[in-house]
Amino acid sequence: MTPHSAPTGHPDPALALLPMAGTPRVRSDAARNRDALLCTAARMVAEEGASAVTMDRLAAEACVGKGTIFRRFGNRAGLMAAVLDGSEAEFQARVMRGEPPLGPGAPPYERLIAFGVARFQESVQRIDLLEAAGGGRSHAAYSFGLLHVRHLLAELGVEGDLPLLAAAVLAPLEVPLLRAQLEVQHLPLERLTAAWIDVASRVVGVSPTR
Amino acid sequence: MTPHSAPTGHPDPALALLPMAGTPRVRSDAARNRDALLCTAARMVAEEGASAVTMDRLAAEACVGKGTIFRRFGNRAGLMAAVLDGSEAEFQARVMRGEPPLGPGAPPYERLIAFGVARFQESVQRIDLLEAAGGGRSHAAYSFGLLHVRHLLAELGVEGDLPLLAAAVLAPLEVPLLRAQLEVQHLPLERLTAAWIDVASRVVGVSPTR
DNA sequence: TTGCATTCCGGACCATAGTCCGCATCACGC
DNA sequence: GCGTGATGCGGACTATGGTCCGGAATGCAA
Repeated sequence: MTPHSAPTGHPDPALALLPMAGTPRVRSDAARNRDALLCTAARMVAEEGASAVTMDRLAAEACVGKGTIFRRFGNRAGLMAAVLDGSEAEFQARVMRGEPPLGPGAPPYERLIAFGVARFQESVQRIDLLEAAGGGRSHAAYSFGLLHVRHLLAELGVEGDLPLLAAAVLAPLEVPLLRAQLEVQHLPLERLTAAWIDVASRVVGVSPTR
Repeated sequence: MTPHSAPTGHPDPALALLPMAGTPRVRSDAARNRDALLCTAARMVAEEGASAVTMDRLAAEACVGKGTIFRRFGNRAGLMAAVLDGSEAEFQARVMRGEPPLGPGAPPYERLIAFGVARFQESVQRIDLLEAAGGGRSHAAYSFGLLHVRHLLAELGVEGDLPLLAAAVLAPLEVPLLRAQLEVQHLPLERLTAAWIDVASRVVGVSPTR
């Protein structure tokens, strides 16, 4: 059982970097159960798909009570988002410290396009898990993408309401729309990607490359 | 009990305009039950909100069996989408035959902006019902908006993959994103609208008006 | 009107998400 | 070690979406 990398126990992971005065430590059984749940859930998703992970089965296979799952993750969507955060960390590392053009070093426009393309691919790959997570990522994962795009837009000299422009640029990558276009309309991913590059180029005000 | 305006009985409303040869007429009890369900559901939504409409309660109040609801509408989301289609018809009438700038007569750019603004307002107004409908509208309602925007983009001389450009322009209006921005980030609707106008203007290649 | 084939109805039944509280387990101070 | 208060555990329980099939209502033809 490989321990999971997500922070343990605190309501807001961003505040969990240091144990704060007055905040008692996370109990060891809580941490152990959390890791067991995430590992078991990830394995079940990999083996049988997200829809096969019922809360009862997960509780049984992880040898914990059902209430423990809901205490830790709130609901099924929260659990799936936490499972997603495992691979999300690796994605973020590729963006922050990886090779250009996704990582630092490339010009901002190339990084923006690379980010969109990578997000498309990653979303398609995990689309069933993303849907089980309620059609979205964890708040942390979504905010990361938003901040990154906003930063790139600023570097590109885009004027306007950058937080909302970034959200609008990312909106066509959202899972419900993606699923409808891929599975109902049967559009090829390349076409979706090309159209997104077109839109992103129009928003930043350059003519699309490639 | 006012009869509901949605078409009755056929799987695909678009094909229900004429009774086709070989397709038997809709049975009168089926039509009656369908109307009763839609009226009762609309009333319950208006009085108590969408979340108060459970399938058991709806069946009891409409004096039909639960199975009947699922036969007609497939699932809860389908039912809510059908309820939404009642007001959606009025919205479509405003777009197709109403006053400019939403209706015909205004230049295409003004019509596009008016459409987005109207969709924002209408979505905010019915956001709980839209969420109960699974975060989206019926296929018919969504396709209508898509076709309208695509038509306006064509009139504006926009080049590119118009169906997907239209989808991208409409993506920031989708309910999950809208809800996150309004209720989690507490952004004012005016700011969302202004940012959308900015994005739409960039896509069509004009400087934003007002 | 009556008989017949078709379609639809209805509510018992199932699966699963989410709640609750008595009780076990833990961390800490002595 | 050991007592003690706090914290978390766990599984029985509830609520609700969705399924299924025996039987009734319907429409058509004679």
